[in-house]
Amino acid sequence: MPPRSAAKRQVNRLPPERRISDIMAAAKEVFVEKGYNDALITDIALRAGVVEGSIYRFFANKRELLVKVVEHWFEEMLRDDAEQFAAVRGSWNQIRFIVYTHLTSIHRDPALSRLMFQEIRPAPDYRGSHLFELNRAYTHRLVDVVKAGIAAGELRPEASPSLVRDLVFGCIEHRTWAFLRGEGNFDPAEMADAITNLVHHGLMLGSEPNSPMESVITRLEAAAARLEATTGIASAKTPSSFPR
Amino acid sequence: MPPRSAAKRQVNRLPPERRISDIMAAAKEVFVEKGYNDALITDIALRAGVVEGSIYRFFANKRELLVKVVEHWFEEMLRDDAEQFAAVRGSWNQIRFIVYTHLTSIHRDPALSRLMFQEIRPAPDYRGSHLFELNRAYTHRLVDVVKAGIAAGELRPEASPSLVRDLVFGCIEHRTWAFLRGEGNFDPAEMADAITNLVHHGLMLGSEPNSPMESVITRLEAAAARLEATTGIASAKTPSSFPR
DNA sequence: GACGTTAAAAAATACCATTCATCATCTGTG
DNA sequence: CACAGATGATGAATGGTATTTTTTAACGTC
Repeated sequence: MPPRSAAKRQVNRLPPERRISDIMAAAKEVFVEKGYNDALITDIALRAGVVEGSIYRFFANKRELLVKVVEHWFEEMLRDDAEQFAAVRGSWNQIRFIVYTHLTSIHRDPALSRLMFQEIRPAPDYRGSHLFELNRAYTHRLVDVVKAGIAAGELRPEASPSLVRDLVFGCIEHRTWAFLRGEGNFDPAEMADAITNLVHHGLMLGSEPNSPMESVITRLEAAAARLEATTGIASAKTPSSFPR
Repeated sequence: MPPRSAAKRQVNRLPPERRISDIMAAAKEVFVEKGYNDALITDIALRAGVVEGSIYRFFANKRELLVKVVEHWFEEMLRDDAEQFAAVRGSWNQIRFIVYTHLTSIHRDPALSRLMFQEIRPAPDYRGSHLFELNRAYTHRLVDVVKAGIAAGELRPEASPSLVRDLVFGCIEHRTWAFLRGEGNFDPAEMADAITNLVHHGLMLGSEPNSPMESVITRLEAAAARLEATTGIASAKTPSSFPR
């Protein structure tokens, strides 16, 4: 049976890349505004200038569309971070960098972060997905930092690198949940300092500067220096203070 | 219009408490087996021996039913923990206890934990809910432990108690996600030791025993002792080791 | 410039949470 | 004991929404 209205239906053919990017842009908007469950395919189709059925030409279902959207965002993020990170030296600075950039991403894109945490990661097929690999690479930088720090004698050898990773990323997530729910705000720089210090003090050999122990160490080092000066053995130096 | 089948429909009246607990028990089963989205009201009704509509006499909607189920589980859990915790002494042991019992709950009831983390906590109305208050009380024990530890001179005064809370609970969650997704297993006791040690070393005044720094300290202390022996100034002692 | 092929549109379907009209059972009252 | 609300339970209806299928338009090719 022909359509009721006499008007011929409009068909607008476009190259598939264009269609896909239109749909993904619209989907990103809607997912960000409404969250996964309340996002309607109809709404996405409307904003992308297509009809519902067309979305299913390119994406198997709503969830695959979500995954592609988040993947795209995540890949972009990784590209931006990678080269900057390569320039950072010293375990405190490296940890601080990772924590800070992660917090900044959450602060800039709370809705997408939330989709990643709440919808993507808990899925049973997450392990084995491309996003799992991306995220793995992303968090693994911290594992490498800790390993390098231990090898360099900067960090406690008993500290499990993967546990440190979970400590840091878990802490960040827990502390930003209220923000992700839309309650209040936070300062990434300030929070990054606090987290890095707390974790690093758990990792650093000996005590941290500014602790009551400092004066003791200083006194002991001075004493040792005087003593060792007479035997020719070099004395250990505490790391210098870090930049803010 | 009367029902097609001639058989009169069976009606089974029960006291409301019984109905409610039947429905909640069935709902718990189904939510645990299927997760929130894939749990069907029809299935819950069937197992509870009622019809779909009856569920809506007692619960406004599917989500409220979920909340009630998780609430019930959480309250039970709190009751069991509370008195045991009161007997634990010392910051290391107290943190260890909190970490261990939390890990044990996750290990025993992964599906319910997951519902709490994934479905309940991210909801926009979570703050203000009863579960929010329960969870607040639950995690606040750790804040109190840290505060007390600082007051007693056991823990670093710079450590923010609430940040330590997020560090610990965030770390636990991150580290148990794979398990919650149904991948692999973990040993609560072992993991509790690892987490507690890592966090505690970040909190303790001074350095811990057994670190490579120990020999340095020992050497320095010995050097200082020799040096100070000639001036009459007393040398500082490092704190004694903590229980395992 | 017909014709097969493919993209897009539109309608149809299927699945569920939620609501509703109807009926059964209970309780109290004369 | 009969009867009239009142209340609880039922099963069917509704509505919203992802997904599938059918229909139609545009494109490329010979």
